[in-house]
Formats: sequence, structure tokens, C-alpha cells
Amino acid sequence: MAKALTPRSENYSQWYNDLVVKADLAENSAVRGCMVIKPYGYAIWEKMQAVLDKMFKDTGHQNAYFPLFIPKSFFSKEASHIEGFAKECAVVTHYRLKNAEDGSGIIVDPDAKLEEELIVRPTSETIIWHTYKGWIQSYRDLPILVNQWANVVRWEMRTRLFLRTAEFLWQEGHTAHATSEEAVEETNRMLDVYAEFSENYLAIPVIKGSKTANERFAGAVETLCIEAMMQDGKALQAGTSHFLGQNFAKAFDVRFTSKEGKLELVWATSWGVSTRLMGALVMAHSDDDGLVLPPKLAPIQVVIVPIYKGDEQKNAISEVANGIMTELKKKGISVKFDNRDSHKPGWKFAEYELKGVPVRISIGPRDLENQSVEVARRDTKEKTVIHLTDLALKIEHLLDQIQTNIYEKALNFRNTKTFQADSIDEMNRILDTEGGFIYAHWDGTSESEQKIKEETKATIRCIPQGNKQEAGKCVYSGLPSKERVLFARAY
RNA sequence: CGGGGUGUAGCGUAGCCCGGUAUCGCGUCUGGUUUGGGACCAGGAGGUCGCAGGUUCGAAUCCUGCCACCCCGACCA
Repeated sequence: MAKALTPRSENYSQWYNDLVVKADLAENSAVRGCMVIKPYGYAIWEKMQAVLDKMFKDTGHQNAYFPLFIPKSFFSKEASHIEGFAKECAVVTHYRLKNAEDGSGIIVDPDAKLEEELIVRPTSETIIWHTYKGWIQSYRDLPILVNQWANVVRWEMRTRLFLRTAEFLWQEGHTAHATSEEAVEETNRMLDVYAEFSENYLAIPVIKGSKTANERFAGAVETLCIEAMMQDGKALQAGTSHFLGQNFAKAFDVRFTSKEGKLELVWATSWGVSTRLMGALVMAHSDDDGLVLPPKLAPIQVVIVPIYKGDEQKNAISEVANGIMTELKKKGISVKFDNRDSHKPGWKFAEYELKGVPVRISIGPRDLENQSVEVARRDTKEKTVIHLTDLALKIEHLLDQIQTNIYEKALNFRNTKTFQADSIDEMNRILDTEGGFIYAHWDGTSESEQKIKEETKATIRCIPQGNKQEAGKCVYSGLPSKERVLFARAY
């Protein structure tokens, strides 16, 4: 079978889409803009969830769950918030269907109109802050450190598997604090959690920074983000952490009595990552043979493929394979022995490469004689013959090496695609030929930011944390600037 | 919502300009031979040609209307 993944140079988004479908991660559903996440894709998401959930708990958070539906009136309480989300909300207006009297089918019962429409949550700040009002009276009730795993709906005009779907899965943390300092600290802490997750598990290097006012989350005082580079040089926002100030406390009238006995507004944060990370994972590491999964998130870390003629060989190989499996499982390595008769070895090799399984062990008659196996790594496609002695230990080390190598490779790629530019023309030249990240001076105004976007299609991804201070002139206005900010074309 | 494109078997397609009941590949089923990189041979099954109407002896093909999907923008995690 010709697998024919589109070479990524020709049409990256087509290549991405084909890969997601062929690797069995997800597919478009019958519902506009919504996707079906298939078992293999969901298994990866579950591994991400498990790691993140532990990181949240290790930083003192608890999980809770809030309603899917939000009364319309809740949205009108925070003006900039509704402005940011109004354009893309699904709205429930009725609660009953009935058979049409003319027999033409099922219709919405006009008599079952809701008094107040319900919005399917695009994010949960409003319903949660409405709830928090009832939870918070005194400084003793703070902080509240809650996370929710949920689905949300944003009626996007154009969707793309994982990267932008009308419904997506995510986690959203919502915390309440007595002081501004504490809330800011929380905002930073969670950004660090995301950066650590991205680099250590997804094996994707990220730039931490803050968004400009234009790009800020609707209702936030400050939005922090991590920005990753995909293999076509475009940027992908991989996670956000918002300092909400007292905006939501004001909107929902959430006050507490301080130690000093004064009534004060509560300080807030919210932070989230979504199934978009699945898209990041695919776009950051894959090659023309398929997915390349970091071992820490691969549902199958090792696959064993037998090569045999006849039952006698098959049985002998199975015995060796079972021994290896037992040893690997003892080390907590997930391993699959694919002894199906229905496919030939070559077919299986290609199949597991497409699915990104980090390590493949193949065992044939040659190996039986030599007490060895052939070990192939997905990231470099190197094959080596390894003796059975201490095989599990060697595989364990190999998995670590692969995890590191994938990260290093992504980091090197990003470094070679990161540039400085001192004019709009230079920016355009780089973006059109190389793509990638560009550090350039900006005068700090929304007008210049907007103009640069119009002329280059690149946006300010973030003002990087700990950014080097350096006097210069804005690439658009020529006005003085004290630092370079990160520009890129983005997903 | 603008600009472009495509609808033919489970999937991918040829045929359309120039009208005669549909081509090829993958998959699938049966039998046999195979197995160290997506096996081979033989045989079989599978189609309202997106929908509706029109022209015609005859429409996948020409005409009209509609629908769906994809890509590129605007919006966005």
C-alpha cells in the first residue's frame, strides 16, 4: 500500500491532516467543526491528562466540576469577557422537540422556549465566579485552588483537527486569592508547570512570555503563554495562564473580610491547556513516515514483531518475546507483541512507524540462533542487533535517549529558525523564505502591532520572560523601543 | 461571510470538452504459494455516477436550480 503522506514542504496543513487521520488519532465527525478522537489518539490524551493532573495536585490544586450551561445573563456581567466570546457561542433556546403536525419530521417545539437562553460554555469563568461568591466570605476561605477537566464549545468559522475544533477537551484552572501578589505568583507557577510539561513530556521547547494587550484573554489583566514552533516555522500557543486581577470578583461581587476586618475584592487567575497539545505533538516531531511520539507519552512504548516461517518458529519466537515482555513490564514499560498472522512483518514495521511507537523489537530465526533481537528506534530509524542479556535495561535507557533526542532535535530546529530583523521588509523576507521566529523592536503601541500584522501576517507571540533589554527602533514606526519582542506567523 | 475547487464502490481516482449504462489502484472475500521493510498468482463480491428538474431515442457527460464537503482569507486555544 502506498501511504503517500503529502511531503510537508508542499502543503503542510494537508500533510498534517492526512497524518492525524492515517495514524488513527482522530477524524472529522458528522457534526460541523467537531471531531471524533479515536482510541489511539485518546490514549495519548489520557497520558497527558494523567501527568498534568498529578502536576496540578502537586501544586496544591483539587479537581471539581461545574455546569456545561451558563445562563446568558452571567455573561453580561464582565463586559470585555462577553465581547471576546459573543461571536462564537452556541446558544440553547429550547428544551423540547416534537413531531411536526404535517408529518415532515421532528421540529423544535415552539412552545418550549426557554425564558432565559443558556450558553454552552466557551470557558467557565462566569459560572465559576458566580459559584465562588457563595464559597467565599473570609480570608480563611482563601485561596481556592480548583481545576476542572471539561469540554468547551467555541463556534469557530474554520476548524482543523485538534488545533481548532468547535468542541474541544481541556482543563481550566480557576483560583481565588486574598492578595494580588499571591494571584500573580499562582499565574507564574502554572505557566511554569505548562512549560515543564511541554519540554519534559511533549519534548517541545517553548518560549515563556506575556501577551500584548491586543492578544490578551478577554477579561484578563495579564495573559502569560508558552509559544512553540512547528516544523513549518509557524508558532503555536501551547498554553495560557491569566492574571484576572479583580475583574471577575467585581463582576460577580465576590468579596471577603480580611484579617484587618476590611471588605475586599478577591484576586483571580485562570489557566488552561487543551487537546490542541495533541496537534502540537504531531506537528512538532512527525516526519514523512508518520508520527514520532516521545516515549513518555506513547501509549505503546515498545512493539515486538515476530518474523517466522511455520508454527514451530512462531512458537519459539513467542517464548522469547513473552520473556522480553515480562522483563519490560517489570520496568513499567508498555509493550505490545503483535503476533497477528494477518499481516506480514514489513507491513507491521510501516504501521508502527506511522503510529510513532518509539522502539520496535523484531525477532526472527537469525535472532533465535544468536540469542539476539533487532532493535529499531523511531526517531532516527537506526537499527541495531542487541544480545538478550540485560535487554530490558538497555531498552529502558534507549527510551530515555529517544525522549531527550526528540527534544534536542526540536530545540535545534527552533534555534536555526529564529532570527532578528530590523525592518518590515527584512521580516517579510525571512517569513517568506525561512518562516520561524523573529525578534524585532516594537514601540509598544497597539497601532504599530496592528500595522505590522497587516504587512507581515505575523503577530506578536509574546514579550519573552527575562527578555534582554536593548535600545532600538520600532520596525514600523521608528519610535524608540527598549527590547525586541517575539514575532511569528501563528496557528 | 468573501475568493477558489471538488462531489463517480469502504477509500483514492479515470471518463465529462466531443452523449451510447462506468476505468484503474487500494481495501474486502475465496483458494493456493509466501513471511528479515507495506507479498504474489488466480477467481469473486461490491455503483440511485451528490440531489432535483430539463434537453435527447439515449445523460456520469449538455442546460437550470439546489445541497454537501475541501482549500485560501477574516476570527481564534
